[in-house]
Formats: sequence, structure tokens, C-alpha cells
Amino acid sequence: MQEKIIIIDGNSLINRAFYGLPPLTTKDGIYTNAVYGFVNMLYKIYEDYRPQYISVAFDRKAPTFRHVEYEAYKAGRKRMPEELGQQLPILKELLDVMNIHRMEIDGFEADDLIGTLVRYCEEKNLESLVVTGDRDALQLASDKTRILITKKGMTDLEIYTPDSIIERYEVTPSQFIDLKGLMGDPSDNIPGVPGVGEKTAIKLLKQFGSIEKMIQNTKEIQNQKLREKIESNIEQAIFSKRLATIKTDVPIELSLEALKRESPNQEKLMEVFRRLEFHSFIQKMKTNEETTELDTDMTKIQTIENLEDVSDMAEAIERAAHCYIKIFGTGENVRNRKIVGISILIDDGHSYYLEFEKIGQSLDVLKAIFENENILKSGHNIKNEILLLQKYGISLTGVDFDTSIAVYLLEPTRTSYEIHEIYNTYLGKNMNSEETLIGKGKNRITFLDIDRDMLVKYGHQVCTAVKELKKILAVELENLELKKLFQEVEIPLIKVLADMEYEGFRVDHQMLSSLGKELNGKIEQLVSEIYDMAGEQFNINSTKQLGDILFEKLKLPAIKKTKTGYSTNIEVLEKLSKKHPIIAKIIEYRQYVKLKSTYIDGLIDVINEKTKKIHSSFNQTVTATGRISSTEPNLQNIPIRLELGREIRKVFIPTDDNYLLLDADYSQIELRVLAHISQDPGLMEAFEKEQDVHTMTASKVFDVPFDQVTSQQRSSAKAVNFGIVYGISDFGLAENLGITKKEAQKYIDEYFDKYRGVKSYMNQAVEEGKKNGYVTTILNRRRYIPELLSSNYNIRSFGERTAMNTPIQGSAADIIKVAMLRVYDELKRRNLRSKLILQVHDELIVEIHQEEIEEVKQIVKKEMEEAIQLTVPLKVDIHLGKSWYDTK
DNA sequence: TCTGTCACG
DNA sequence: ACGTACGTGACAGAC
Repeated sequence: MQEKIIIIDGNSLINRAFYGLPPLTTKDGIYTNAVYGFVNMLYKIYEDYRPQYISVAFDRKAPTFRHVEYEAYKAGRKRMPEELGQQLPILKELLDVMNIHRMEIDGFEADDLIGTLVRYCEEKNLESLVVTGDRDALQLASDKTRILITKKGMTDLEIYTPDSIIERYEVTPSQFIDLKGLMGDPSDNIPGVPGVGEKTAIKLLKQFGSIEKMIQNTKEIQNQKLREKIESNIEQAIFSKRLATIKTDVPIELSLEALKRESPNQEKLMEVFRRLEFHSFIQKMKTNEETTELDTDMTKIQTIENLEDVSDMAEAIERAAHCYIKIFGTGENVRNRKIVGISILIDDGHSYYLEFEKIGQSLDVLKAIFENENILKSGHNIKNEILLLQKYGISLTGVDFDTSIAVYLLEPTRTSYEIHEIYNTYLGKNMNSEETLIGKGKNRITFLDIDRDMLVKYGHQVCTAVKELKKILAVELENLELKKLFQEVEIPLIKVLADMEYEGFRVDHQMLSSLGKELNGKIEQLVSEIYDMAGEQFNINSTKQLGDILFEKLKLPAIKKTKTGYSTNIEVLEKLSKKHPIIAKIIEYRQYVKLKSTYIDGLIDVINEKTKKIHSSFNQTVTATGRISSTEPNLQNIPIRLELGREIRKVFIPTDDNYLLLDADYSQIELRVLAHISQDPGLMEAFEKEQDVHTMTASKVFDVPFDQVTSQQRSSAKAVNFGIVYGISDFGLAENLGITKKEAQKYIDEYFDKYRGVKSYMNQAVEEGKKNGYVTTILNRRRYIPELLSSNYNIRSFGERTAMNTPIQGSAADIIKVAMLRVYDELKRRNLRSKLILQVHDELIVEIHQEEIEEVKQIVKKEMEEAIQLTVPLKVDIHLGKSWYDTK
């Protein structure tokens, strides 16, 4: 069999990985994205190519012979950013642990080492694959050596053979050097022949074959000017060619023995992966092993199928006074979901699986356990359990711990809180994902269709994971002083959110349909008008096609570009609106289509047939700041700003005639929070005296008396206040107000001069973030901001704005969460029929019973305003109406 | 699956 | 010299 070797340009590949991936860091803020990308790529190539030998070459910092010969070589190259630099030693350590050969020598670049190794391997009759992001390596291609070039994003690969090089570039591998000698290379500062570009160089090489032959026959060059250029740059061309030539005779000792692929040091590799928090690789290693630690012993799990067994289990749970639960349901809408099975684990090791279909007659026994507040329950994403039980009239009580929420408080910026992910992270295990059981996307099946033994095992694994995680997470929460927030806010809030989901928001299906028909008529009309004006039919929804029509066909000026083409967003369109009547039509079309697709069709799709309501999901572990998010549908972005869209709110109505809707919103909660945190006297005064805060800001920033502020000035000041909350920048404010950066800076300076306390808060927030690595909110919610330490201006600036904004947005989130708990509890305590049904960041929507109007209005106002005592008052405005639209 | 756009606070 | 406002989710089209 033909033996193979992979030769990797380490510097080039880690570079590609670094710029191709988002700035991943460990919890401690160590950058790991480039190493991660590198290892990913390594595994992929390894698996595809299965080589017997491997080596990775690196550049050294020391000057190479090229620098010695030519001082300007690679001059002007940017230094490697610190975030990447610190990853190099990590990568090298990792390669050593993996027992992968690596080479680096003072005075030579990785390319030269690769060139030398390639020729050596050709002699030894090995087939080589050179892996690099640098096209210079194409000169090394031969019938035994292929070159794999990684393009952007790392997943895009191109493999070159001599033939494909000729096909693509019209030169042979060895002519590649001549090509560069002629064209030069600005990135390496190689001069080449001035005025000769790729086209000319290729033509010349086709004619002569090489630079040397061309020099001997310059008189054959037809083009007079070109000939002169070349004749006066002969030395430079030869010199450039030499710089571009990869050396193949570096004095380095090579032996096949050293290059041989060996198996990695498993233990150490695992340790490094753990340190770097590369959980997917850990999982990969483990699944490659023959047995897994989690292979559950079925004999330890008792399957329960009759009343007697349920009672025995109930007794055991009662004695333990604590259990871990995982309930499997069918994957439908909240109100249609059914329970398939229930896994329960007790600390003494007893593990049960209840076959739900067979214990239907034992629900009372279960209910007694689940509703007993003295029996504590722990789980993962336990809102799911609450909702499933709710359907059977069981109200899960005594919720003690939710591992997903615990991890959310510890790491609010994680992308996944799936149980297997966090179990594997925190305990270095190799649990499989739920996805491996039921698949994803169109292949997804329900737990009903799964082999029962698999469910039994998986349920036991989840409960075990929760049990083990709880021990660790509880300590961590305690250490970071997050226990109070966890126990007193987030855990009780689960039930509130579950109830909101279960209750749902009634909508008028008919009204939605007729609104849809109306919109359809308008859309059809607009489409034909747009086609007429464009002179052809095209897909108006396609930004690409629209861009072609507007900027190519109609020759309108392109104002902004995106990375894929012309920008056609609303700002651009508004600027073009006077240039062509089609623009206004497109703006109108967009508005209607948005309403139709997202808010008419989208909402109709999710109306529950039985309840005639929309049951959105409220997620507690999504946002980085502590806010709640709403999905399927998102009820937190129903239109309001424009009248046309606002009409949608007319379809949101109370359950029946006995109810009205109450909408209670905090007035200026974020600015009040800012006043509280910063203790700025001016800002505090505005709220203490209940003055209009934007007018006040205008009066200060524009230096006019309060009662002489124009509406124009007030509106500018409002933008300034928004900017302050977002972590202001002159550019952002300028963009928003359509003024120059300089003017914007003037506003900002003026603002900070008048609100010194706010200014010092901003500085303090950034300082604190840099010092601690995180910032906090009023309730000590925490967000890590590794971006603050970045050497990249943009990333660092983003970190600074985050440090300023998160305590404000996050504290506001804390306040409304507490308010939700208080309102919910008070309505319960008084046995009222009114119910909290929605939260939209600074507003609560309550379905209010006709007989409870005054009482509930008072409760909501009081509990919201007194949720958390700040040094400025909180103010809540309340509106009632027969639809959400009417609560204004 | 990613990108652009646009709806909300 | 750099190129941004903070936090979300849904939809359609391009790839």
C-alpha cells in the first residue's frame, strides 16, 4: 500500500483558524478559538486521509535568510495579535501531547521546512499532502505531492495537483515562482517588476517558460513599453524570484521513524482538552473508546407499571424528601403534549422509570408526591416537567434546583445549556445528547417511538447528571454569591413562566385571517406596480435581485455595501426615495410583507386549536443580560411603533367577556437604574421631581431653560440618553441622529460635563470589568467580558460598551423579575382570577377579571413599583383595554 | 446553515 | 488607524 504523509504549515493554519472563528475563550478568559479550529481541522484531515506519517512546521521569530538578504522582506506586516500569540505555545503543547512531529528552525520559514520535507518524502516514495492557507506552497506540487489550501472559514478546502494548478492558474507549479518574481507580492513586500500584474506575467511565462529564458530573449517581447520595463528591472525580477522560492535543502535531520504517526497520550490529552474546555473533543475521544463509563446498568433501575409499585416508590421518595426527575413528553405544543415516561432518582441510589401509560390509575399517588412542598425536586430545565404535569392537573411544588438555570447564572453567555453539554463540561463525562436518541430537524422522532430500554437508561443518566452537577453547581453559586438570586428569584420564576406559557394569550383568529386578506390585496397591487416600474419581474424579497434592479438596471447610486453585495435596508432606501418612485413602493411592500409573513401567517400557525390561544415559550437561559426571551412565537416583538403594524395588537384579546387586558409598564426603568447606580445628582433629581427626563437632558446638553426646549432638541436628547444606556460612542450617536461624528462628540462631552456622576460610573464599570473580568447587576447577576482584554480595538470597544450597558439592562431585568414574582404571589395569595400572561422587558400584561379591576390595578402598580427599592422612585403606568391595542 | 432585514424593549 | 451603538427572534433567500 502506498504510504502517506500530511505536512502542515502550523502558522498558516492557526492563522486561518483564528480569523475564521469567533473569539472563543475559556471561563478564565484564555483565548482558544485558533487552537480549537486547528484541532478540528487536524481531526478532519486525519480522518479523511488516514496517513501513516505526519509533521507540523512552524516559523521562528528569528530573522530568516530572506530578511538577511532583503531588509524589507515582509516589512509592514502587522504583528500577530496577542490573542493569537498566546495560543501558539498552547498548540505546540497540544501537538506534543498528541505525539505529532513538529519542526522549527531559526533562520527558515515553515515553508522551507515543508519544502525540504516534501522532497525528502518524495525520495522515500511517500505520497504527501501539504496543508496550508498560503498559495505560495503550490510551487511544491508534483506527481507525489498534492497541496491542500484552506480557504476562509476552514471548511472550504481545495486540493491541488500539478494538473489542476495548470488548469486554474495557467502555469506549472515551478512557474509559480516565476509568476511571483514578475508580479511581486505586496503581502511579503516582494517587489517583482513594477507594472506587471497577473495577466501580463502569465502571458510572458506562456511565451518564455521562465524568467531566465525571458531575460535571454527580451527582444522577442512585442510590447515596447513592457520590454523596457522588464529590461530595466532584470535584477529585481531575479531577486524577487529567489525570495519567492521555497528552499528544499534546509539542513535538518529527518527520519521516517520520527515522522511516524503515533497514538496520543490519552490521559494528558484529556487533561489539556479539559483545561481548554474543548468538550466536543473530549466527547469524541470517549466515544472512540470501546466502553463508556455511562453505560447504565439496567438491573439497578426499577420499571414501574402498576399501582402497588407506585405506592412503594412514593414511600421511598417521601422518606428521602428529595428526588431528581426527568419527564419525557411528546414533542408537541404545550397544551397537546403528553407524558411518555418519568424517571426518578433518589439520593440513596434508588432509580425508577414509570411507564406512564400503565400507571394512569395511580395519578393521585404521584400527585401527592409532586405537590408536596416538603419533598424537594431537582431537574434540568424543570419548566418542562412543570408543564407536562400541569396537563394532568398536577402542580409541581417544591422545586429545589435546576441545573440549566444554575449554569446560566454562572455563565450567562454560553451557547448551550443542554444537560449533556454541561455534564460533560463540569464533570468531564461523555454523556450523549438527547439528539442522538431522537434525532433533529426533519428526522426528529418523539420519545414515544424510542425503544423503552433506551429511554430508561437515558432518563437515569439525566437524573444522575443532575444529581452530580447539583453538588458542584451549588458550591459555585455560593462562592460567586449567586445563591440568593438563584433561590429567591430564578427558581421561583420558573413556575411563573410556566403558568404564563400554559395560560397563553387569546387571539382572534378570524380577525387575523381578514387582516391577512387585506394585506394580500395590497401586496399584489404593490408587486405589479414594482414590476411595471422595474420593467421586469423579479423576487422583491431577494436582496440580491433587488440590488441588481436598483443599482445595475436603474443605476441608482449604491450607498452602502454588505459583505455579500449591495445593502438595501431601510436607511438606504430612504436616502434613495427621492431618486425614483419605485423606492417608496418597495418600502411599503417590505412593511406589508413583514406584517403578513411574521405577524399574520406566523401567528396563525401557532394558534392552539383547543384553547384558541397562543402559547409562547419563555426562555430563562438565553440572554447575556438576564432578560427573558420569547419564542415560537416571539410575543416580545409585536409591532407598536407604526400605526399600520400596531393594528396587529387588536387581535390580542382576553380569554372571554369576563376579562379585560391590563398593561403595566415601567416608565424609563433603565435611566432610573442608571440614576441609582451612578448616584448622579442631576439625573436623580429629574426622577425625584418626576420631570421629563429627555427634556431635562436637552436643557442641560443644549444649555437652554427647561421650558424652552424644542421638540427637536428633546428628540435629540432622547437619542443621547439611549446612547448613554448602550455605552455611547460618537459614531453610534452620529449615525442615529444623522449628524457628524464631531457634533455627536460635542453632545457627549456636554452630557458628561453636566452629568459627572454618569461619567464616573461609565469609567468605573469598564475599570471593574477589566479588573474582575466581569460586571454585575443590582442582584449580583454576573456577566464575564473577556473582550475587554482584547488587543483588537473593535472587540475591546465592544467589551467596554457591554461593561457599561449590562449592569443597566441587567438590573432592569432583575427588577421586573422580582416584580413578576410579587404580582404572581399576590394574585395567588388573594385567590384572584386575574392572571399574568406576558412580560415584555419593562412591561407586564395581566388578564384582569371584571370584578377585580381596582384591586388588581393596585396590586400590580404597588408590586412593580416596590419590587426593588432604588434611591429614585420607580414609576409604573397602567392601561386597560378590550384588546392589547386598546391598552394605550 | 448563514446572511440580510426588520419587528420589539 | 481602526469602524461600532445594547439586548433579542422570525422570515426569506442564497449557498
